[in-house]
Amino acid sequence: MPARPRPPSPAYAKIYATVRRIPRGRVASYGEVARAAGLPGRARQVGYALFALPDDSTVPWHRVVDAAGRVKPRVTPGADRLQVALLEREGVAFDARGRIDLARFGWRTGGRSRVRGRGA
DNA sequence: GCAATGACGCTCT
DNA sequence: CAGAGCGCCATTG
Repeated sequence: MPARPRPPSPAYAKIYATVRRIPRGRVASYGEVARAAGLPGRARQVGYALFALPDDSTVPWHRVVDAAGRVKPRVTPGADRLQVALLEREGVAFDARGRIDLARFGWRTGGRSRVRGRGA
C-alpha cells in the first residue's frame, strides 16, 4: 500500500484551490475538480489529494463526490457519514440510496434551479 | 528507477 | 438502472 500520502505536492495545491471554489449547496465530482484544476483525467489524484487533507484544512472536501453523485465509503469510520451530514446541512438533498441529484446540485452539471425554499 | 497502491471514470453485462 | 472490471497518472517505498 502506498502508505500515507504526503501533503507536499505541487498538483495538490491546485486541487485544493479548485475544491475551495465549489459553491456552497453544490457538489462536484472528482473528474470535474480534476478538469477544473487543469488535470484532465487525473480524477484519482484529486481524491488522493483530498485524502491527504489535514484536519485543519478549510477545504470543503465534503462537497466532492464521485461521478455518480454518491459518497464513496472511505476507510475512516464515520467520515462518510460526516460528509453526508455536512452536505445536507448546506441544503444538498440525498436520494433514498444516498445519491445526490447532480442535475440540481452538480457544480457545473446543474447550475440551474437549486432547492430554493422560496418559490418551489 | 521499478513495482504496487489508490476519496476515480468509463464501458460492458 | 445497478454492479463489476479495466485503465490512467501520480505518489510512495
